[in-house]
Amino acid sequence: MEFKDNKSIALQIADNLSEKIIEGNIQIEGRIPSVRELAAEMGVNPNTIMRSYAELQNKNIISNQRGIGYFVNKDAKKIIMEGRRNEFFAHNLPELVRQMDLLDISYEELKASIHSLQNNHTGKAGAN
Amino acid sequence: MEFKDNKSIALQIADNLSEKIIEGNIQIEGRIPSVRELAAEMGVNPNTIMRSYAELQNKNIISNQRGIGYFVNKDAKKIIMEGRRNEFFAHNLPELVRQMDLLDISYEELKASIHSLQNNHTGKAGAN
Amino acid sequence: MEFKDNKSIALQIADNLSEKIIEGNIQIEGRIPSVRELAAEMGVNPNTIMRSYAELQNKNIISNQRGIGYFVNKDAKKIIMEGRRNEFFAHNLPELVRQMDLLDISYEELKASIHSLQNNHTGKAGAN
Amino acid sequence: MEFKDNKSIALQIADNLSEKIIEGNIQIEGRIPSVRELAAEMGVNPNTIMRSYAELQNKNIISNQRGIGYFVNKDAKKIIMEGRRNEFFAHNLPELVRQMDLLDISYEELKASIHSLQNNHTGKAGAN
DNA sequence: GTGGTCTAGACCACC
DNA sequence: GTGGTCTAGACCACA
Repeated sequence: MEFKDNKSIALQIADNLSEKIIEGNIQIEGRIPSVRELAAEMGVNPNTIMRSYAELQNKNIISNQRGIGYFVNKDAKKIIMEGRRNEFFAHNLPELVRQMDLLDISYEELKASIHSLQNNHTGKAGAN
Repeated sequence: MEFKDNKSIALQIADNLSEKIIEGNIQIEGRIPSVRELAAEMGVNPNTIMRSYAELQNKNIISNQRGIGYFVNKDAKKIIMEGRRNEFFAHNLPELVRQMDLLDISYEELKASIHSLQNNHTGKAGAN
Repeated sequence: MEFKDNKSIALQIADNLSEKIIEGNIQIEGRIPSVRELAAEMGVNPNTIMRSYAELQNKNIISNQRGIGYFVNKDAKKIIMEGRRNEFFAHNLPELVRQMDLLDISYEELKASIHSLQNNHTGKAGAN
Repeated sequence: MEFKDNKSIALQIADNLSEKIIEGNIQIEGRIPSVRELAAEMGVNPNTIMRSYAELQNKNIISNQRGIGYFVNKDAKKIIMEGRRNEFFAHNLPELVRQMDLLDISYEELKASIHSLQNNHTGKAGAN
């Protein structure tokens, strides 16, 4: 995994885990890797993973069972989805509109670009 | 002007000037405020403005005339627009699509939200 | 290290590092000294080193790993050499030729002077 | 005339005048334009020309006759040529050699480049 | 007056 | 420990 530099590595890893959860790539109520395991796998400092897990715990996405490990909460998916949708409609979308306005990008252009992007995904989003 | 904390003040000021240029609120080939002037006006340190101007200068958006001040380049608008459009189509839009995918947001839903945003916008300025 | 006064200290340090890289005195993909370290060693302010490193970073010669330090990029040598060769053939050499023209210096004279320079050079290190 | 930004405008103008003198484009013992005239022609501040002339006066290249104007000294050409040749052999050339060394540029390459540059001048330097 | 550079020192987030 | 940013203040060259 490569990291951007406009966001902390810890948060990027937390986001990454969140996405795996809503994509179904991590089992609900399943155990996630230990701090050390994941740190080794990602090539980062265990402290960093600690902060990622703390963040997720904070949002009630995962829980810690002492001495055993971290587990995905039952309603993790719902929490993540809601959080992201709020974020999307409250911030991303208005910013998008502002940019379109500023850059003279029409909705036709937007629509076309979106569809062409989605068709590249083929299979995942293509049928919509 | 208020500053966000996820981006340096210097860059926010640079972006702000860029937007004023493409909106036509700063004259092409016109002089922009001196480093000290703008610093005073914005309530920041002159060094910070220096960094803003340095950023714009090495994007070829402004130029310096020694001992006189900074001036907006002739093709500043073109450079800014191109830069932002590239950014938009290369990063913002793909990320948008990825989010739509992830959050199960259809284009129809997107369109509706955009329109409601626009109505609020024009409503605020128009209906009063 | 002594500094000339026709170029900023920050840039002189950046150039100095570049030369060490193409001479092989700094390992490709190796870590370079931390900002504070080099600042202490050179007897300058850390901010000055920051500007040196920033310069090298946006020429893609070095990269930052957050919280760890700066590292020399894999193709740093190539980038530096290309940059300098371009500079050499596009500016230094034409200026040289212009001077030769202006000062009535023939290629033969140039050649002789170069050879005498080289002999002094090797003489110093060799003949003693 | 366009100015570079690594040297003061005053010095660039002084150099420019020096070159015109050794090229024969300004008459030995002739009058050169008044400070105000040249300032207007060059689009710079008269103070700047003042400093150019002061510099040349300092080197005994021109002299001031009070109330009349500035005149080119009899041995101006000799002074300029000597100064420049010293500069050339003491600084430019060693730096050139250092660059060639660093950039792995051979003398054959240098020679070829010089000749191709000189042939582009055709007429002025071509017959040498 | 203009910008350019540097210092000193602070505070922050991050690893 | 690492870099990143900002402030405050100084000094300089230049127009």
